[in-house]
This record gives sequence, structure tokens and C-alpha cells, in this order.
Amino acid sequence: MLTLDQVARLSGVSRTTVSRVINNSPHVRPATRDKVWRVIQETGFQPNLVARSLAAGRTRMIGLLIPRPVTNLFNDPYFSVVIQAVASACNAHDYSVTLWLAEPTFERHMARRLLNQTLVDGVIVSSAQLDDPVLHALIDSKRPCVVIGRHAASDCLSYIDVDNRGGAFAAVRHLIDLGRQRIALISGPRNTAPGLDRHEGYREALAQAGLPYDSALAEESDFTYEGGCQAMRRLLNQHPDAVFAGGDILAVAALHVIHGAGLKVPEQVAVVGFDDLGLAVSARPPLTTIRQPVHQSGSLAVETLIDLIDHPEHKPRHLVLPTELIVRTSCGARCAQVSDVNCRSTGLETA
Amino acid sequence: MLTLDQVARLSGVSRTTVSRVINNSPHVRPATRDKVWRVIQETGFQPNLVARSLAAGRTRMIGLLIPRPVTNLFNDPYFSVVIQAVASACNAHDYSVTLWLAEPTFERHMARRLLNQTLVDGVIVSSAQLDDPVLHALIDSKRPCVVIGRHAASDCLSYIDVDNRGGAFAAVRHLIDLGRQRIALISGPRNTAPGLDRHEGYREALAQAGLPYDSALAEESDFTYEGGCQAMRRLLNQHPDAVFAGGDILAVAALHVIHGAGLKVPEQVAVVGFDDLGLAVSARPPLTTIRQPVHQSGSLAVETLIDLIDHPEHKPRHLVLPTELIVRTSCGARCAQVSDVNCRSTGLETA
DNA sequence: GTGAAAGCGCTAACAG
DNA sequence: CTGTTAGCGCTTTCAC
Repeated sequence: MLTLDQVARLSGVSRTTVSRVINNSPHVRPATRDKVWRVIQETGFQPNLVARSLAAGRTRMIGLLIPRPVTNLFNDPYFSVVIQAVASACNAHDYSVTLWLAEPTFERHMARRLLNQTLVDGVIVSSAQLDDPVLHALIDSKRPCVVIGRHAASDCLSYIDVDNRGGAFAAVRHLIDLGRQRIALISGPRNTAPGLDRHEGYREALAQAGLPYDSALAEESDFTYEGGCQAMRRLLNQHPDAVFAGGDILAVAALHVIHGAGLKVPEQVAVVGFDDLGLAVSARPPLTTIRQPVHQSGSLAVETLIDLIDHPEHKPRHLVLPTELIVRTSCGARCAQVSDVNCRSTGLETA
Repeated sequence: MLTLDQVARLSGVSRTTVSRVINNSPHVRPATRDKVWRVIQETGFQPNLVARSLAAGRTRMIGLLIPRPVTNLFNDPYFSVVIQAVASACNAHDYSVTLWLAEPTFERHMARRLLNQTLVDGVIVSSAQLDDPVLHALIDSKRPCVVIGRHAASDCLSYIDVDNRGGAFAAVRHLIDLGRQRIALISGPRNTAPGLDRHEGYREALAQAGLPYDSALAEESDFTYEGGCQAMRRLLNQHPDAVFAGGDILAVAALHVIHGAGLKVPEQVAVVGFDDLGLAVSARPPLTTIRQPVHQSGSLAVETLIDLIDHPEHKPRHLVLPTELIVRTSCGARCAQVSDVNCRSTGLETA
């Protein structure tokens, strides 16, 4: 493989000049530049990124850390979308991503490694538990870092969150407006921000409507289909007339258990989910849900991080993106015929 | 941040010795080793990976390239599982992954970049189109490379494939054994290996049973929910009594369209899918499907690649992993009550 | 504008 | 067993 020196020799200039050319330095005479470019084209020279990184002190690579819930990755498109958004934004900014899926076994090992990892210029952390120690370690490391989602200690960190509380509030409020009275909740783990915040929104909406909060109606689950099924089975004993599930996968699980019990959705039990990442459109009946801008979170995280890498002196940036109620048929607001509507993502409408 | 030199000075040895210690060289006296380790512990020294990579000529990092179908990432858990499997296997072998999600715009740009990318020791390519030029470029680059899935030119490349043809054959055979006569197909694009090979398996099974191949019953689609819906709508005019969908997401789409037309699954139309990555268990009714070992493909790909990195002289390795028929209720082989069974992944059984 | 020289922080012969 | 000596391939002052 070619080196700068060889290209320099071939084009009759110094290594420095070639370096300037490939880095688009303005201080090169056009004629020289052309001459060098020609050789680069002919030889297909590509600079050695490792060497470049060492000399420049920057790798143009960021780390994407997804701490816990490896199992969720299977069914829940959330992380797919995050990963895709981050990768895509990195592409656009000429950065690379390296992916760290933390597994329990490697947790400590990794935390250490990534902190002093000089192979990345910064890191994005997605969906930590509220008390995840990794984040504290990251803060201590002084390394540029952006969190996707909220975290107990994230005030001193930049983060991009979505309005989980507001979304949950809107979901429950919607059910109340439709006349539902016994509204159950299936939430994610309350030691995670989405679990906690959506729970809050649920309580608030009940409170504002003067409805009692009944802890027997508020199930805590994990974000898995199986967990959702179990929670819903317990809830059936409480005879709810509506369920707000803090995640579409939980909502889908709820739908199935409800159907399995011979009840009708939305007539007997209305269901509203949270996410709108694809599961919702293809559920039966199509899910009314809260859309969260996951893709946007990802790209904003990348942009925020790059800004932080370029300007370490910048203050932490805190963004909370709005969520949006998407009304379909699982809530009973309207009962579209089971036809084309299910199959088009363009069939989505805002209430 | 500390350097080897400083650690060397602090522990009163040479830089080389410290290097030996952190690389577990056996040629260090235990006493010296301990002395150095103590300093490393106290100072929290972490070697600079970029410098190490430059000197050693290896980065311990591999690239995972997912060429085309970015859109699929949203709904289809296939890529989630691949990504997760690869990341996890890398973890286990003390490698890192960098993720390249090829977007149309960046295709050419990327191909170039990744080929001469000295930042990775090798690359894994997942799910290319059969004629994807990226693969030819990779072959030319002489860089260690493993393909997940089959490819037109992959004989000179190592690959890990699953038995798509055999799986499709088993699926259709199963339907035939259940007495179905007008068996439709919804396949993925035929310029992809899974699209093509599952189509082949379908034809073979028909042929072996003496059933005619009717091209009006064999729909080509993409691997999206919407595509599956459209294909199924066209198929309804042909009045099939069974559908083999070459992907669970297509099968789920088929289910919905069939239901939407007022037909019963499996009584009037039996459905069998392909993948078994989570969608199948949570479909209504639970999908009979062909399970493909995606996770295993990922880890084998990593192991094969690492072997190739360590031993570039090794011959390309070709693995085809077996698939497995998983019988649930959508095919009519048995009609379990809609109860717990849907919610347990342990409820899976082999026919 | 261009080049010479000095590293970036580490590994790897080669001596001792 | 340990240290000395060269680099790995590039960027970056600093002169000219």
C-alpha cells in the first residue's frame, strides 16, 4: 500500500505538500495541486487513517454505546432506528461509528475500555438506566459525550430526550376524552427514563381529570413482548376499559392477551401505545400511539457530539423533542374499515 | 493522558518493558511485572490504541457493512440480530465493530473509503444483492472479508449462508402434506439470495409433489410490510389455499390482508413464513415459519473473519447453516387455543 | 508556496 | 530478562 512519501516522490514534491493537498490546504499553488492530484488518482493512493489519527489526535470516529437491554434489540425496533440514525448522520459528517452493545459480562471491562479509548473522539450513550454507572464514568472521563434520553446525572452532560411525560399525558388524556374511566398502564421499568417519565405522564393526566390513581392498574414491566403479556394478564383481573402501554411492543402484547380473553379492542378495552416505529401500523387493530422522533434524536445527538468535539468549551446542550399523538383504531376514536388503511404508512393522521 | 514513557519512568524501567507487561509477554521477571502493574493501576494508565495500531499494523477492529436496504432496518428484525450477533462476537474476541450502513448516496464514496480503510483489519458484508459491485471491489482489495449470505461471486470469498432453499422446500412441503393445493408464494426480490433461493425451494417442492408452477401464484416483493400487503392483495384474486411468505414480515402482511378480506387463517388460507426472529411468535395467529440461525451466522462470520485476519493464507470457508421448520398455528397443522401459548417462546416446537 | 525536521505513542527487532 | 534503536505514516510548526 502506498504512503505519502511515495506519492511525494512520484510527483516531485515533498511529503508535506502532498499532505496539504489531501487536506485541502489553501496554501498550495494550483499547478502543484493538480500535479499531485493526478498522481493520487493514478496510483489510487488512500491515506492511512491510523497514522493520520495518531498525528492529528483525532480519529473522526465516534462510539455508540447501548448499555443494557440486549434482549430488547430482537423485537423492539427502537434500537434499530437509533443505530441507523446515528450511523447515517455519521456518514453525512464523514465520521464512522463503532458500536458497543454492552453485555452484562463485559460491563465493567467495557466501561474501562471505552473511557480511555483513544480510538473514538466522543461517545453517544443510548437509553441507560437512570442510575447507570457508565454515565458517571463518562462524565469523569471528560470525554465529549451526548446522551440519548434522560439520565439522573445528565445535567452536566449534553442530552437529547423526547417528551415522554407529555406524550404519555396526551395518550391518557385522549383515552379520558373518549370516555374511558378505568385506564390501566403497562410501563417500562421505572429505573429507566422512559419507564418513569411515561408513568408520570399517566398519573398527571389522571389527576388532572380527577380520576384516582390505582396502583393495581399500573403495571411495571420490561420492554419485551413476554413481559407485556404477563402484565396484561394480571391487569385483566382489574377489568380496565383502556390500557396505555408505554411502548408499542407492550401494546401489541396487550392486544393479544385481550383478544385471547375474548374481549374486543377497542369496544371493550381501548389501547394506546408509544413509539410508532412500525409495529403500530401493522398491529391489529392498528395502534393509536404516541410517535417519538427517534431518528431525529439520533441525528441531533451526532451533530451535538461533533460540535462538542470541535468545541470542547461549549456548554452542555439539552434538547427535549416533542412527541405526537397518532390516532388509529385501537382507541375507538374512529373505527376504520379493515382495509387498505392498515397497509399504508401514509394513512397516519394526527388528532 | 499518560504515555508508556511516563509509566516507564515512574516504575524505573524502560518503555519496552512496560510494553511487554501490558502485552502479557512472558519474558518479564515477575518482580518487574508486579512493579510495573502497580504503577499502571495507580495511575490508571491506558495505552493509546491509535498509536498501538499504527505500530502493530492491526487495529483489532472489524467493519460491518450492510449494503442496501436501509428501509428494512425499521421493521425487520433481521439486521438487528445480525448487528447484535456481530457486535457480541466481537466483544467476546476483544475486537470492536464499526458499522457501515450504506446509503444510496454514499455508495460509491463508501466503497472507496472502506476498501483502503486501514482503520479495520477486515470486513463482514451482510445481505448484499446478488450482483452488488461492492463485493467485487472487496475481492480485489485482498482485504480479509466474510460474507453473510450467498453472493454471485462469493466462491472466492468466505461466506456463511443459511439453507434458504431447503427451508423453503420444507415450508412448502409442509403445506402440501397438509393437503393444500394452490400454494402461493410471496418472495423477496429475486436479485437477492434469500429472494432467489427461497423461490427455488418453493418450485422444487411443488415439482416434487407433482403440482404445477403457476407464475401468477408467485409474487415477487420487497421485504417490507407494505410490499407484502400489495403482493397479497394481488394474490387474493388467484384464490390460493395457502401462502408461503419468504420472510415473516411478509407473512404478517399477508395475514392482515387475508383477514381484511374476511378469510380465515388457517382454515381458508394457510400461511407459513420464514425467519422466526420474534415477529412470528407475536403474530395472530402465531406463525408457522422456518427458523434461520441468524445469530449464529453473525458469530460464525466474526470467527471466520478473525481466523482470516490471523491467517491470511487460509482458504475461503463456506458454511451453509441448516434451517428448521417451526410449526405453530397459522398453517393448520394444529389449532391451539389462543391462550398462553402465544406468549411463550418456549412454546415453540419442531415438526 | 514549499520543504525540513520534529514528533504523535507505541511495537519490534536486535543486542546485551 | 531488559534496554537501545528504529521505525509505523501522517500532521505540523517553523524556516526559507
